[in-house]
Amino acid sequence: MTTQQVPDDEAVPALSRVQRKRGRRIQEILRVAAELLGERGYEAVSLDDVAERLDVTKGSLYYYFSSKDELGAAAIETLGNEWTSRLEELPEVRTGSPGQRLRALISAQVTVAVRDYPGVLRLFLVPDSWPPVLRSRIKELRRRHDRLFRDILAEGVATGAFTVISLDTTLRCMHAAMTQAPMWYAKVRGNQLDTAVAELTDTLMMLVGEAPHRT
Amino acid sequence: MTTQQVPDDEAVPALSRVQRKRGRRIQEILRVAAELLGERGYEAVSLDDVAERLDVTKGSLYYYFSSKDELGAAAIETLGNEWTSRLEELPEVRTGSPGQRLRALISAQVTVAVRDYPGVLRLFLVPDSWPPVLRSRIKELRRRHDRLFRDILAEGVATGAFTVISLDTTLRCMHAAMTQAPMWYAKVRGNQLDTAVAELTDTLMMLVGEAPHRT
Amino acid sequence: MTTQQVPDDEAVPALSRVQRKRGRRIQEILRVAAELLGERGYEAVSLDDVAERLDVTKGSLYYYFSSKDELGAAAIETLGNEWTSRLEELPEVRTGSPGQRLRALISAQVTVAVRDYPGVLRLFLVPDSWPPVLRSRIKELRRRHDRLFRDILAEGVATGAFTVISLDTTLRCMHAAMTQAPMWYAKVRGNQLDTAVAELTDTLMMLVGEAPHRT
Amino acid sequence: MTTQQVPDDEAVPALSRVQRKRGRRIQEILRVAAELLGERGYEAVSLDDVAERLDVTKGSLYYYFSSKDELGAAAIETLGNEWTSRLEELPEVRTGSPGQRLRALISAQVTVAVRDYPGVLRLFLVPDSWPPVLRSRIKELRRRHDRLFRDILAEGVATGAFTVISLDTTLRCMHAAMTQAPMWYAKVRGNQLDTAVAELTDTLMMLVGEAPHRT
DNA sequence: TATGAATGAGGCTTCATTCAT
DNA sequence: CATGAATGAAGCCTCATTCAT
Repeated sequence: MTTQQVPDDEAVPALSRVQRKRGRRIQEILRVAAELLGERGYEAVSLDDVAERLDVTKGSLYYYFSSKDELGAAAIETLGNEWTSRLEELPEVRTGSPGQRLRALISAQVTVAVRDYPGVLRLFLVPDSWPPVLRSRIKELRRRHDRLFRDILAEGVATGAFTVISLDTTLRCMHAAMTQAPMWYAKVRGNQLDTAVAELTDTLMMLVGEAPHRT
Repeated sequence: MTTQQVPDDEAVPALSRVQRKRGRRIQEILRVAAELLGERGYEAVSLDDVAERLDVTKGSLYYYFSSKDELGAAAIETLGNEWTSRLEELPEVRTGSPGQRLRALISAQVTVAVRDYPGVLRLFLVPDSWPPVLRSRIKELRRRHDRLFRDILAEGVATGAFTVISLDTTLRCMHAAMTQAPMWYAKVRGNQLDTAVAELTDTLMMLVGEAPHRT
Repeated sequence: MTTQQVPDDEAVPALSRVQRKRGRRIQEILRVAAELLGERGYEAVSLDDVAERLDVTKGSLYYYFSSKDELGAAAIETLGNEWTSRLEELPEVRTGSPGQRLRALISAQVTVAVRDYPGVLRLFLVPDSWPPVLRSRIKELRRRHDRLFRDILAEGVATGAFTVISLDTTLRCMHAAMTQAPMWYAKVRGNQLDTAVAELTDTLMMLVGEAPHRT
Repeated sequence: MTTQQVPDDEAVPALSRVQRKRGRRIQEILRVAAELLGERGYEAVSLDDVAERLDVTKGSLYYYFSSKDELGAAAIETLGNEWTSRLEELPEVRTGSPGQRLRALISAQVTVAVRDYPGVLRLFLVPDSWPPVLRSRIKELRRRHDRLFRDILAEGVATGAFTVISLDTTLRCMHAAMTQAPMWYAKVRGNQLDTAVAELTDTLMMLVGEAPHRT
């Protein structure tokens, strides 16, 4: 209680207890904000909505974020990073043939999105009206997220495993489908979800020239 | 008084000049509204925005539409119908092998969207927060639009020209890509657009098992 | 058709056909306006409401009246005059003992109001917020209407037929009751209305010291 | 912590200081709102009017009431209850002969209305256009208020002290007069008011057959 | 830290009024 | 005469933001 003998995980200069608490609070706010943003879109979410779901008052949010825009940007950034990291760290994504890795990635992307981040993907379909801060951060995220797929695709094309007309176009089509998918399967769970995701994965693999398995 | 022997085109009892003028005004408003709606989304477009682009005052809009919802619904409906009709009536879409027809349809869809209805496609990505009236009308439209593609796909599958894992999934992926495409090519014109659309078409044809033409 | 040999009813300097038509139109507008005003009150009635019930457009009203206030004032004035005249001309009001005449007046006032001018009496309960023009005209009307009752009351008091504490107070109480009465009996008709009015008359006669008839 | 041995008056769990302050603010708003409502009627009072008289901005009112209707309803209810309670608790109203009690009630009703609730009585003359919520609450209030008078009247009739044609009709006439009275005496104060109220009371007592005292 | 309160700008809607035709 | 169209002020309501406590 009094001390802090165990060093922080990453050898950070020992945040005070207060600071850590603050950090946790911020994470909680961001999670809730991203949730709502994904569900309803930026304009339709008010700070009151966020505050209510957190069971605090609107004013309190300003203690952590200086504006709605900033809260929104932080929420999107955090969520996006967390989510992309999760994909990057998947063991299946790191080993095996490009085909196996791409499959694993698509499958994980959709499953994770449907299960753990309902609606968050919609953030990637950002109307032009969103505040510039938000839009530029989202672009950033998208770039990082994109690289995951791009690298595998490029490798597959190089080794001859994949056939594409245009790498960019293929990537875009894949993303488009994966971004929408969580809405298609919003209410599907369990085995049905697994089946659906498998179907989607197989279908998208056709975009790189892999003939369907089940002939 | 003495003439008018030739019956009206559709045997309509000849709208008065005033009524025709009103109709034209309404179409103009709808066009502008759909434009803005597509650009920014329902929540982010204010009646002032619409009015300003039309160079009238906000109040005037209420002479033609009784609420923002109604204006929005009418805009979406009109545009959607106009646009779907245009696709339906394409000669290339009606003749030839399923493959040729599908190609024609994809190509037309994207070209038309980029050229004539910038942003309108985004209306198909409707956030749940939009008013119910709008959402139900959009669903209707989507159904009609969907049928166009579904019929060709089904025929191709039946004749063995196409190979798919799941017709529904394939359709959804195609739509997802085509809906996003206008944003990708928003600023592309001329030959570059043609090339881009061709690439996209070829890519999407892979979803039905058509190997890329250019080996 | 071409001439106009028959002189007007009251030897007025021969209004043109056009002018007479205009007069009729105005009367019609006033009737409808007073109707609505009585039903809902000044603020709650829009010119659109009036126009719609007349089946013309709002703009047309401005051909006859230069503002809503003026229309309102005219409506009230006309109706009030018409109505007061009707009471003044009742034969029963002109002959007999003060008691008989007062009875006749009360009875007629309520019956006429309920039957022919539903809601118009409410105009006498004018909120202070109504435009000054309206309020002053209404005051005028009320004065004229008041005199009818006051004269009879004064005579009755002078002859000893009536006993009152204060003529003004008694008058006010009578008016208050008669103004409200149409709302009490709004939906009563036929014999029931006659009975109700008789009861009310008897009750109000007690205010001038006339013991109830039915012992 | 150690004290608070004396239980609260009504065993309420002791509102926090903040809550009490909020309560006071609400009462203040309601008082001002009822005042204005009585003066001008529902339609003619804007939230800006209320806010201005309170020296706050319109938006602040929404911190306490979720709509104009709700504010109006609360204002009427609170005022009406307060006022009726005041009458119910008058000692003179509880003892003595029916005649004495009725006199006391009429006198108090008018005096209180003129002195402390200028214009509030007009709320009882509700146009049909007022929102349903308001109308139903007002009806409730009127019922309670009515019972006060009805009970005394009934008793007087039963004991033979009062003579009436119809209890309902007599009640209505009394109410009509008393409802209007505050407007008659709006600017009268002091002795003059007392005299006026005495005159009115005497006059209304004639409705139950009590001959005037001053012969 | 957190809250309750207040603000002011902006959005939707209504409506009296004006005006060209 | 009458209409259709347009305007602008005003009303209700929401919400991001600020601030004293």
